[in-house]
Amino acid sequence: MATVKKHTTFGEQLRQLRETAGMTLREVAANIEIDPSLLAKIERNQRQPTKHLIKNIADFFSVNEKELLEEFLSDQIAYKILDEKADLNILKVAEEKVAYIKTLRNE
Amino acid sequence: MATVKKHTTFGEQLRQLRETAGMTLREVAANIEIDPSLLAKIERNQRQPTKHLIKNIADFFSVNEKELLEEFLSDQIAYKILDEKADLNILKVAEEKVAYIKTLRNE
DNA sequence: TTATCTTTGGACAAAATATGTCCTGAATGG
DNA sequence: CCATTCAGGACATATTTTGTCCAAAGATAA
Repeated sequence: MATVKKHTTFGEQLRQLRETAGMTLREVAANIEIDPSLLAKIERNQRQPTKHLIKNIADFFSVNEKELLEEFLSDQIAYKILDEKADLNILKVAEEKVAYIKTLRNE
Repeated sequence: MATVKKHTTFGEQLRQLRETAGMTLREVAANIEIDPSLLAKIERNQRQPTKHLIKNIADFFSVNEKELLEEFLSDQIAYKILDEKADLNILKVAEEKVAYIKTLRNE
């Protein structure tokens, strides 16, 4: 993510990319072909970008698409934990389940 | 979760609860007031239980509702990682984001 | 102040996703 | 054979999410 500081939300990183480029919402929105209002919402984490949109964003700002996708996924998980007021240890459990389900599928 | 072995899926744990009780899908489904087919799908992780259903299941089998909910949430995260073929390190990132977002909200 | 441009945010239609039921068929066990 | 359980497809319904439009608030400059 080059010049973007880590562990902020997807939306904040996107805003930072835009501000670093010195562009307005309208300008960026036009380039990635969405309504400026939608872009504003995504920057404030009020709407989630589709995968297609993430690709367009990555292309437009020349950042790695896979990394941007991972930023988005980790955001989703973080917000789920917060929404559900879940204990952080469920992440450890989830990790173990991933390993378990993988073994199930290789049978 | 008493007699249920850990780190299997929510569905498998549910099936185990039912089989330990020596009951059929139809019997349990009748008690928790859903279609047996839906219960079968939940046991095979083809449908996700609603929170209300999780409560009914917890009540019926006398297991801790909060723990059952956590089992369900960790399942959801595990399946998301698998579906997206995401790297496990996004869990670490998600954990840091949770902390970060919490600080944001206390301002 | 006025004019202009940017950003925020509500309302809502449209699209996408998920839930729950019905039904058919395979498998098992009297 | 008959009865019962479980698997799984199809599908209507319900719920959730997305994306747009529009109005208003906030900035900035003249």
